[in-house]
Amino acid sequence: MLKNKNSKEKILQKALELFNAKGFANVSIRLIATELNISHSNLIYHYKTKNDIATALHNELLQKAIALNTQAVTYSDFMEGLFVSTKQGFEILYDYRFLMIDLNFILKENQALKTAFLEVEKVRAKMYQNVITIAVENKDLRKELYPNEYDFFIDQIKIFSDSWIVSSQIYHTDLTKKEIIDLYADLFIKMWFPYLTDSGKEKFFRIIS
Amino acid sequence: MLKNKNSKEKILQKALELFNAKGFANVSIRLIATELNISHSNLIYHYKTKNDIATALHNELLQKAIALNTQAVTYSDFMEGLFVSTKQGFEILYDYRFLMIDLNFILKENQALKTAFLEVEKVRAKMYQNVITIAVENKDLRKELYPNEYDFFIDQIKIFSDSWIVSSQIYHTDLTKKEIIDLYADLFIKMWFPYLTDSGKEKFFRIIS
DNA sequence: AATTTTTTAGTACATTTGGTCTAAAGTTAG
DNA sequence: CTAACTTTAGACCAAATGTACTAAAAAATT
Repeated sequence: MLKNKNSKEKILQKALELFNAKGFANVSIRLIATELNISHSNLIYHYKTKNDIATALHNELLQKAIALNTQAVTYSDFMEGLFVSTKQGFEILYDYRFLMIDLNFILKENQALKTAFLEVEKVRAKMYQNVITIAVENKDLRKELYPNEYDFFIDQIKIFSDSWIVSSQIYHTDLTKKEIIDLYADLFIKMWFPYLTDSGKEKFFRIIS
Repeated sequence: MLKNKNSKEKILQKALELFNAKGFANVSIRLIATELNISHSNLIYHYKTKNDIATALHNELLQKAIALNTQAVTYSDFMEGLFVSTKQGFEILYDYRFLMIDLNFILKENQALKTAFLEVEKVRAKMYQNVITIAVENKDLRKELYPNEYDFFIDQIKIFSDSWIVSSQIYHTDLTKKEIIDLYADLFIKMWFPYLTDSGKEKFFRIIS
């Protein structure tokens, strides 16, 4: 029924749709196949297991995230750059939200994906460290008030980044994608506020309004 | 094999143990029964479904949390009180960690529990609002620098409270319960630091050391 | 055009799971 | 002691799922 070369892509697309809608655990290989009007054995021919599909989708996400980070756009000011890139990042992540929602479940039975995920986390931490170092140099962020203060802050924002989607699933089932991203990107940005210098705070208020 | 009146308690205890260890989705009624050396039909006699067990365990957690909050101990200073009660709360929650780890999965098919959960969240938000209001009055926390700043902060710490356990499952599988709680209670407390007044910060440093 | 490779569907099987039903065993109350 | 009840085990069923195997259909290569 698929008949062309992008069978694999179509499978990934449909799987992503179903995973996001019903939760990873509630979607079987057979269901994905049925929804695509193909036999389940045909699907298995392309992807041996559901975990292989999850891994492939995680790769897709990774590629998009890398593409986003490589397009090194420079913004006039720190807060604006942070705000824009946060939103863009959140949007990409939201499209693959099942990965975050069912993260524990998925990683538990997919060691390869877990390794990849932890690797990405390290890169993310380094990225934040860079951003912060530069912002402190530019006097947008204040200096640390106790040793490693910003390392703890990075841990906090990483936890936020990992879990805002889960939170939205519980508390804001009624909102649209745009509303959710606006809401949580806003909340994320506001985590930075108390660390801003006075001039940084001025810029902050200009963006918010 | 159980033969006494606390069959229900024993079931809850074993179920909790298995849910925490293997994840809610990976534990069947039959497995719990097998581990207890009883027949699965016997278990079903006590709890019709796995969701009933989850609901009962959530009730247990709730009772313990209420008991903790009712023991209105007053601490000499704000930060110390926050720190102690955070740790106590985290400990209780950790014992029932499957509820947080598999929250989405569980709430998806258990509307009653979802309602209860959302109700608890409201209470929690009010509790934090109280704590903050008093701390601002006592000049431990600074005043808001923009409208509703502390409401956003409450949203942030609620997200943290809901997800630190999940985070620990991914990033710190090797740590003990005590280590995990120390780590995340510390991180939680440090979220408050930037909002402290100068005198509040002094108290903070005294506790940390 | 023939053959080789890739893709697809169908079938069948074992396992797991939730669930029902029945009867036996144990407990309690009159 | 007996009757009523509570608790328990076992047998059975149906649905879902992953998996393997086979053969046909389609596509690509020669």
